[in-house]
This record gives sequence, structure tokens and C-alpha cells, in this order.
Amino acid sequence: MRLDWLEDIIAVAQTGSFGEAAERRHLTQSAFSRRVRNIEEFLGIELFDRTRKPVQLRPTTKAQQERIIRVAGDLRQLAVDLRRGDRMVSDRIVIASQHALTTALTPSILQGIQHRQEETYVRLRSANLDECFALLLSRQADIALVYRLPGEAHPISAEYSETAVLGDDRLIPVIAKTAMPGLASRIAGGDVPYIAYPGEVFMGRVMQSRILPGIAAPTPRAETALTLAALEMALVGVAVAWVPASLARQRIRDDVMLDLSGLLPSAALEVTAVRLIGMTGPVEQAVWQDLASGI
Amino acid sequence: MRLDWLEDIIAVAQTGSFGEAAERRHLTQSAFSRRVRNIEEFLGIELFDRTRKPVQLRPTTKAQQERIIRVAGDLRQLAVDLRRGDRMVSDRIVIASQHALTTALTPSILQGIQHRQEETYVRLRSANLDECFALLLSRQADIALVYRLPGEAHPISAEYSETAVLGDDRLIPVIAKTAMPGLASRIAGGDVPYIAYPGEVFMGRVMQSRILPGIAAPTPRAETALTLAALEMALVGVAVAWVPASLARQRIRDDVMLDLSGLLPSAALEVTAVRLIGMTGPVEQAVWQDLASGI
DNA sequence: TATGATCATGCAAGATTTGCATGTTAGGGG
DNA sequence: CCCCTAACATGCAAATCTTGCATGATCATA
Repeated sequence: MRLDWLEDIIAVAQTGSFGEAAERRHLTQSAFSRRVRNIEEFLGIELFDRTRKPVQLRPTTKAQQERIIRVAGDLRQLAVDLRRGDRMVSDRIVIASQHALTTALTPSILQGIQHRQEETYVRLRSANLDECFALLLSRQADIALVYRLPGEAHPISAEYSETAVLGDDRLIPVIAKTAMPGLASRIAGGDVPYIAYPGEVFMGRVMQSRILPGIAAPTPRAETALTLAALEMALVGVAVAWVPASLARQRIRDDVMLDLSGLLPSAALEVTAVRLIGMTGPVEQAVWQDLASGI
Repeated sequence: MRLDWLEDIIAVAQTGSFGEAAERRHLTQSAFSRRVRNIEEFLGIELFDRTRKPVQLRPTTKAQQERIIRVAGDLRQLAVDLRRGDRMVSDRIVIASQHALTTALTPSILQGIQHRQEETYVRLRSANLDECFALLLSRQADIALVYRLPGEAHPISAEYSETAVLGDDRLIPVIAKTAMPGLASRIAGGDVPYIAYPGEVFMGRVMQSRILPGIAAPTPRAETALTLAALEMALVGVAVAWVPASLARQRIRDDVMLDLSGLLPSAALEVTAVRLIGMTGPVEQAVWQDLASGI
């Protein structure tokens, strides 16, 4: 198994065709085709269904897609760390950030850290909520930046972890401005087409407990695990997406999306930093103090 | 980056020489030497110090050794799952087992499951305590089998997880029978040479809080993170190792090791199963019921 | 059914990898 | 301090693998 192979598979999964994938991997289509065949031969299975013409992922491949991406990322990072001569110590800190935060709020938080502590090297790992805690517990990350519902506790015992509230955000319903005229009456009547989140991710749980109960007839139109993807889907489609206000702010300001929180339910979110208690190095300590003291 | 390369590095780290590593990798020494050079060239760094004659790991390499092993394991498992056509569903269940349990108690627990539920396919992943919880939280494992100090709580909030006590065990001091005569008087005087566990692993924390305070002058002789390795070291060396009674039972019965729990402190351990609440498939449910109902 | 898009294959050039034989160097005994 | 042996490196030719180009085969669609 090679990193190249994983990246080939990912390229096909993400581009949807051998040709485009080949381009992305800087190979001719023919060479790429044979490489895929080699991979399949090595594994002893067919990864793709070639009877359909733009090749389709076989169910197994699709099911493992996220994992392949994660393992490939681990491999790349391992190579980077070996090159850097990293010893998991010194002036380095690893921050795990929930996907939904990575795009919108995390950059400014990191900027703040690096502004105030110039010599600190921060590595950012973006992951879903569960994975963020997994990274913390397995000591692969020092601090996690995650959303939390106000009043609820994180799924790690307070005895072993420490939480700092960095600020507030809000899960708000948004829609493409052009789509609003056709939907206004339906929405007013409680018949709301929306972009759903899978039940096992954090935003899915928030939708289930805080948003959907307040709507008469919610109709899922599409599903994605990523808030950013939900935002994009709402931008081009005819459905409402619930996304963090911080994420939608620019689009609303640009006047291409509408904030529907006057018409539909929204939910308060806290932005929190979490770390395990004990064994804190000086750099982590400094960054934590910096975060906890507020902006 | 390739799996082969990682395995080459691991082979050198574990055998201590290029020659032996080459043999293990089914290559001639010369080919192996060049392969290592290629890896180093790809990374742009030197992994090994060749000025010493049996090659030495450079500090960076040594520091990343465990991680290399882990990533290599992930890669291998990914290939296996792709081959198996695994879709993370159906009649399959993933059990994470704390290393210390994997060797001694887990096999009989699994045997029990498979005996009572023949059609269930169980995959076992062995990891340290933190990693077991990380696997649970990131849904890479359905159930974790871990030790716990009686009366203490697991580091996951009880609100999100469920624990079943499967039985009791005990962390007991053992020593090679042949080493006892020379050490009896020292030990009686409270001067105890012992095999230490690193502070960041579970057994290290147990030693720190339950064992060492009861000894006048404990002297660490060697350190390992694995109880099995500690047992082996005690078997060949002249130091006491604290290991789970279940692990040492056979050696004591064979009369090659002595149980010193009459002379030195020991600590009670609970064997527990942990799972996250919610989203439990039928197979996991059945296995859990089976475990929780006791043996 | 015609047509374009998409993937597969034959072939030869070039790159990579390997084993064998042999050179070089570190570490230990005299 | 020197020599010897074990351990690693290197030159070379054979074998294998990979690639690009040109072209063939097959699917989707109008």
C-alpha cells in the first residue's frame, strides 16, 4: 500500500472520473488507468464500477472514502514530521478544530495566538467533534476548539478536562436570496425544505433537539456532514441550511443569502476550548492562558 | 510514502541492524541498504546514524517510532477492510482492548461471545487506555474493554457512555523465582528494584497512586509501557514487576515466578466494558447484553 | 443509431529495483 | 596501536515496473 495509491483513489472519488483524476495527479489518462488497475490487483478487489461510463465508486469504496482520506492525511503528516525532525516537544502545539469552526472562527483565533506569541508553532487539525475529542484523549492534540450547546457538558468528564468559553455563535437558517421568493409562502406555512446533517454528527444532534421540533413539516432535501457544504448547497439550491452565523456572515453581507432567523428557529452555540488536565508543557500553558483570558 | 517503507523502518528499529531487518523483509542486505537510503532521500533526512556500527536510530526516528507503527497498522487494516469489502455495518463489531487485557483476559471474553453468538464477526483492536477511548469516541470501535480502579470513573462522561463491570483482577508484584534469594533481604528492607511504567499510561498512574507510596525506597530499573514486556523483563532480570494477576497466573503456576503480594503492595482492578450510548446496532446490542449479563 | 466522452490496451523508451560480488569502516581483542 | 571481523555501502548487469503516445473499445445520449 502506498500513499500515492490512496491519493489516486481519493482523486477519482473527488473528481468523479479517471480523466480529471489523472490530470490532478499529473499523469496521462492511460497511465492513470493502469495504476488504478494495479491498485485493484494488489487489493484483489474492484474499487470502481467501470460498466457505468463516468466510473462509479463501488459501495465498499464509498463507505471507506472518509477513512482513506484520514489515513492518507496521517501518512502525509508523518512524513512531514519526520522531515521536520519533530520530537513531539519543544515549541510546538497541536490544535484540533471542529470542521464547522475551521473555516470561520478558528483562523482568527489562531491569528490571535500567533500575534501574541510569535515563536509558537501551531499545527491545526480539522476533524468532526468526536474526532476532536479522540485526538485530545490520545494525546495527538493539545487543545480542541469545538462548539457546545450552552448549558450542556462536553462528552469528556470534567474531572479529566478543562473547558474555556471563547465566545458565542448561533446556528441560523439561511437561504439563497434568489430562492426566497418562491419559498416564502411555503416556509411561512411551516413546510420547510432543508439541508440535513447526519444524525451522528454534532450539528445533526443540534438540529434534532433544537431546530426540527419547532418546525411543522421539515423536509430534508439533501444531506451533508459539513456545514460549509450545507452553506454551498443552500447557495445553489432551493432549501434552507442551518449554519453557524459566523460562517454565513460574509454571504449575508454580500447580499446573496438571507438570514431567516426571524421566521425559523435558531440555536445558541458556545465556542469552547478544551484540554486534558495534567502534563501541560510551557507552550501549551501559555497558549491556554492566552485563549482562556478572552480576546 | 509507502507501507513497505514504514515496515522497513520498523524492522530496523525492532531488530537493531540492517542485516537482520533485511532478512525479515526478505531482501538481501545490499538491496535493503539501498532501500533505506531511498527512503531517507525521499524524506530528505537521515533516519539512522550509520557512524555507529550496528546502526542506531536517530532521536527523531526513535521519537516517532510508536507513531510509525500505528500508522503502518492503520494502513494495513485499511487494505484488509477494502479487501473484505467491509462497509462498517452488518454483523460486524469492533472491540477495542487495552493492551494489558489483550493477552490475558480478552481472548476468553471473545471466546465467550463467539461461542454464544456464532454468526458474529468480532474484530479486535489492541491499544492503550487513551487510545481505546479515542477509538470509541471516533466510532472506530463499538465496545472497549479496559481496566478501571474500583470507585473511580472512566474519563468519558457517564452521560454519554455506559459501563459494565465484567470481573475483577489485581495488579500484583512478581519476580523471577531465581532472582528472589538475592533480593529477599533488600525487599524486606523496603529497597525495591522494579520495572516502571511511563507516567502517561494507565498502569503508570496506578503505580504512582496505589503502589509506590507504600514502598520505602523504590528504584526503577527499566521502563516499558506494556505489562507483557514488564513481565518478560522481570522474568529475565533482577527486578519486581507489577502486572495483572491474570497475566502472571500461568508463570506462577509453572513455578518460574513468585507472587510477592504478601510482602509488597498490590492494587485491585476492575475489568470493564464501555460503550457510547445511542445508535447501537442489533449486533452490538446483543454482544453488550451478553457481556453485561456476566460470564 | 450516430456521436462524443470516457476508459482500456499494444508498444517501446526510460526509470527503478534487485542480487551478486566486492569495497569500506567501526569496534574489540591482542 | 594494529589487525580482524562483523556490519554497512557500492559497482554492475539483469529483471521488473512505469510511463507516454497512439489507437481501440465501450458507454451515454440525443
